[in-house]
Amino acid sequence: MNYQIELRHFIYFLAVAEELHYRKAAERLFISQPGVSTQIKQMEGILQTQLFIRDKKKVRLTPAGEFLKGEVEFILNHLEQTKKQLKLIGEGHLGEIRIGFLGSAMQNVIPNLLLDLKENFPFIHTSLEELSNRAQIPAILSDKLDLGFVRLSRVPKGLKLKPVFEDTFSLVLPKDHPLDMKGFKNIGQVATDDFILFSQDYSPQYYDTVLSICEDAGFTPNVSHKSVHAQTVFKLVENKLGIAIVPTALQYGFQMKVKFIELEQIEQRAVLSMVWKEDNRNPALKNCMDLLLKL
Amino acid sequence: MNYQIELRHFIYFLAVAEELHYRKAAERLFISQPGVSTQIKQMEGILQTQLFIRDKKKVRLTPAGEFLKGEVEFILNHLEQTKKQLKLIGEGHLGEIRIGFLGSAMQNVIPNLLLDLKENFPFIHTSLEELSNRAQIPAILSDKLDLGFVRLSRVPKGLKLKPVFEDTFSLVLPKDHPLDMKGFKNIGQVATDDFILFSQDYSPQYYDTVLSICEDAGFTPNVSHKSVHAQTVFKLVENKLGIAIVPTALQYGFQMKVKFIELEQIEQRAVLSMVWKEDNRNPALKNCMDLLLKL
DNA sequence: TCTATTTGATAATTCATAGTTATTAAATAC
DNA sequence: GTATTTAATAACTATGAATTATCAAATAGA
Repeated sequence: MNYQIELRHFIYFLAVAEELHYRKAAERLFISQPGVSTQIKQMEGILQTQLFIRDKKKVRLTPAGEFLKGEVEFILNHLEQTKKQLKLIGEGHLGEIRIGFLGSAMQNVIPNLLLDLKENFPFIHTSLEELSNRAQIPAILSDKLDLGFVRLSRVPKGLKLKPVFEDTFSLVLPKDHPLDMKGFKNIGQVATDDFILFSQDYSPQYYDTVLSICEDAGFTPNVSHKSVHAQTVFKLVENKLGIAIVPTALQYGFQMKVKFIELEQIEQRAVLSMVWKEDNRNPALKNCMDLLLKL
Repeated sequence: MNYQIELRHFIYFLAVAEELHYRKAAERLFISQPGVSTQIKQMEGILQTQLFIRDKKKVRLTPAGEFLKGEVEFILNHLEQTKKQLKLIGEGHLGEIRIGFLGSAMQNVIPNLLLDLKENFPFIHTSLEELSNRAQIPAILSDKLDLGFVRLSRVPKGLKLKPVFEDTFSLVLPKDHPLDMKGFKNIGQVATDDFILFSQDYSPQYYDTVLSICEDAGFTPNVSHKSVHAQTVFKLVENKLGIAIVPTALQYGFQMKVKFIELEQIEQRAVLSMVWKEDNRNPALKNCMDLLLKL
């Protein structure tokens, strides 16, 4: 009668909170549905708080449940990281940092960073995950990532942002486009072309910057396609579905039948920044940040 | 054979880590000693890491165990706070903030703060705990406190510090001390008296400041007693065991047979500051800080 | 309107395992 | 050398998590 909350409850709760469906949650947890029902009910009893509203055929979170979901995610992520760290410490290694990054950082920044880290902290493991700007922020806040590489100019309270790489933009044209490096004077020459851009959602910063480049040249671009993958953008240009403006670094690493014209004289820059949580408890990150902030 | 870590393990682990004694830990947990032994052993199996070194008659933590202890404290405190918040949200209240403070803040700052809070956020509960400077910092870092009131000029990374009250110092003398308000010219007049100070450990900032006041007057005080309670300091002065220099605000609220001479002309000030963790996840604190930072 | 299907809750049962008692071996203390 | 204290081990018990079987309520489709 006098039960205690256990991690089991949290794991079940999270499954139900995400699925909003007891049977599906049960399947995901590899237990039977009544097991989930009784445990959630017990949990509500222990916490003396209703977490779900079930009106037969529909399950949804109460405000308290909503709050708990965030906290449980945080706790479980933190715990997962603690377990990893612990094992590494036990084995005499030091730690792990989990890095999120935009695809466009893979050309130069990330590889250099990893080499530097390896050299200075040979016992710190790194794990990499490619994620959009938007996905990295909550992952860092909830301790799923330690460090992110984004193109953003503002981040929520509690996070720190530091620019690490400034790149010019380049115009991307099909191989047989009439305009070439010699003939190029200013961006106004392609005012009537269709544009292919990275989607706003993936990187609002990038999107706004490209628009401002065109505005400065006195026209509003006609955006025909949007994509989240550089590969796709280049492929679309190759197939003459439009032209693009992308960070110059992206031209390396893709085998594409397109030509690049670097827009050196344009003042806008593609800024890649590091983001991390100021009070991240990962001791490995602390060491790394000391190094990274010096570079 | 394929167990999972549960909160139970953490609670047992913490008991053993603190007692460094299986039987005592078992007593504290109200279970039998073999129960603790098996669970800790199981835990080490799950985490694949040795947490304790027991060489018959002595138990101590491994480095990994040391690390885990800190994390477990953090997680359990965070959890405790989450449970409270959750219940309050469920009941329609908003939250609770836990405040630590130095005794000397109780005279004016804390009461005013509480009144302001009550007025602006009637549904935020507050809990108060009197703690030394030194004890408040780790309590805030490990989510045991949300807000602290300290006399410090520096705090560890991740914490924020904001001065909220500056007070002059006052000389505290026995009622029948030859020096009085009229005859007082400068602190050099008591250079040969014995001094009673708050202990360095309790407030290094205060200690250094008092020494600098004396230094400025050209002498080094002869410190005969140190104490952590204002009550004690005053009692010692009353009994002519020495004189003291304390923040002026302390003269209110104690019924003591001592006299105060305010050192208005001295430039040093007793600075009371708020401390909090920048990325504290307590939603109630966020509201309060918005208010407090405006005052 | 009637049936079939799906939902989460409940009841009875089973089974895993946390915690118990009893005991041991090793390390101190006297 | 004996007595006491330590944590670990073994055998057992009993709590409670999870299972199967079932139900009532809600929806969907005819």
